[in-house]
Amino acid sequence: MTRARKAVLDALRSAEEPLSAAGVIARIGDICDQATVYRALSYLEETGSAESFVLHCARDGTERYYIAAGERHHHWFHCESCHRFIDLGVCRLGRLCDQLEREFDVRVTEHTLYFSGLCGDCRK
Amino acid sequence: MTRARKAVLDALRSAEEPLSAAGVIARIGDICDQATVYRALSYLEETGSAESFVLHCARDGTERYYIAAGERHHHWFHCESCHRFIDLGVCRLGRLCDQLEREFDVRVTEHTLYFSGLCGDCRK
DNA sequence: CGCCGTTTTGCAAGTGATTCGCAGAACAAG
DNA sequence: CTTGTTCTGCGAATCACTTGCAAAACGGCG
Ligand SMILES: [Mn+2]
Ligand SMILES: [Mn+2]
Ligand SMILES: [Zn+2]
Ligand SMILES: [Zn+2]
Repeated sequence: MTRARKAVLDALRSAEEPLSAAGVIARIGDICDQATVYRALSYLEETGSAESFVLHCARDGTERYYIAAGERHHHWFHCESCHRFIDLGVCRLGRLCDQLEREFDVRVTEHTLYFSGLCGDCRK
Repeated sequence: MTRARKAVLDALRSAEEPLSAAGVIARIGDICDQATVYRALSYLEETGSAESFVLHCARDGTERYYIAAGERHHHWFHCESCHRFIDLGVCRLGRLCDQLEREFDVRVTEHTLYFSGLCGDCRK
């Protein structure tokens, strides 16, 4: 694990929420070039240390967000007002995936799921 | 409803699967400029005649896919081999959304969900 | 119909996120 | 050290998408 990759992985691990490439760059500063950050993110995802999903939001446009991979993958809620993410805990779709595989004769290897709306704070 | 918007909506309606802007353009030909297609897609989504989600796939990269809105929204399976979409039927997350709203004190106004893997044909 | 304010469109240029080419730096053996 | 492989910085390029702007189409209404 090179210094750049380590820095990117640390950034993901220490973040409480999914980070975009820009978010990672903001956190690690000038440790390496942005191209290296993108390459590190691809590397981490390919080797299973990170996961990602693409989210479109009004303020930040379309960006890919990365999370350090844990034991079991989580899903997230994105607040359209404060733009924070809330961890919704581990995936609850296991049952549904199995069911869909049988029902539609497909092999589901992954899925993307996230919710958006207003968080408790912003709703007040 | 202008001619361009009608053409785009027709393209979405007649498609059996979600279409990217490029997909729409391929189907309607030279009826209008691509900027108009993008504007029409935004318009249709804003006015509730279409829905979209962003999907990243190895072959086509990151693109936004649009579907003509029906009575109830559906979710889709994307085959990573033939790149076709399979309609998985109406959303089955109603229960889960309610549960998450209570559990995490959030207001869920929308969610993005899709599955990917290998379709029956490609698995053989 | 003819006039005028509002929308929509085409065209071309601009954005923003992400990727690539390439040459030099860092590594890993031998 | 020597040499083959991987990784990195830098700058340019891509790709999906958006925008500015002037012309075209539309929608009353007198
Ligand atoms: Mn956001
Ligand atoms: Mn695909
Ligand atoms: Zn919030
Ligand atoms: Zn297939």
